[in-house]
Amino acid sequence: MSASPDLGELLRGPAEEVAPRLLNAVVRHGDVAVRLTEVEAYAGPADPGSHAFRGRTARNEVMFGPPGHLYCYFTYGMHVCANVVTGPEGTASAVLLRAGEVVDGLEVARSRRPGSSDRDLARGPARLCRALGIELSHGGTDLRTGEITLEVGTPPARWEAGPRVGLRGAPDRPWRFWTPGERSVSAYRAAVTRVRRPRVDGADPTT
DNA sequence: TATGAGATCCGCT
DNA sequence: GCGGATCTCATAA
Repeated sequence: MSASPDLGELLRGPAEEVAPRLLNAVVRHGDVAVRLTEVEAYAGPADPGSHAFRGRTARNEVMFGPPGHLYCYFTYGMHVCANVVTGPEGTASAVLLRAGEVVDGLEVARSRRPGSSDRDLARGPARLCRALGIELSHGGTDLRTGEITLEVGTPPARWEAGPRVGLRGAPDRPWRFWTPGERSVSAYRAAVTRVRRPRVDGADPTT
């Protein structure tokens, strides 16, 4: 089944308005499908929390492209996260897929996270990508015709908003949206200053 | 259950 | 070379 024809219309407008509309939408990749329960909005160069804040680079180029495409990025040395590009071409806004519930392909998703409870399979942006098998190479995928699709659903009647997670810049914007009562929604955690790797100069690391 | 720190690689300056 | 839109494990209460 082709993706909803009104996907383009849904993604029109400011990211903070588009984001809550994506709640209950279903992301599908192969056998696995996830219904979104938590998202975050990121605006363009005017948003200090956005990857596009410092302008266009090879990395965030997808964000400046047409809406309905997938923007993937690699972070913290081991995690992949995915965004849906929104707004017209030339506008670097996107919506981060933070969490969801696996609604199809549960066995495949479980096999990717052995030992994890069903609730945790797609709880968090990196885990969501792992459950769906999304990798860096999927960046730029057209969500209407590509390997990964976005099926528009009926947004919940009510949703809640709060500050975005883990950001150093602009933590005050309440651009995180989630569906109340969903078990797959994680708690807010403020940005923490990470301690740099304690490297002793000239010392033998084996001691 | 809550809190704290380590892991680990890519992109930008 | 440094910082990052995170996750997991270990320890304490």
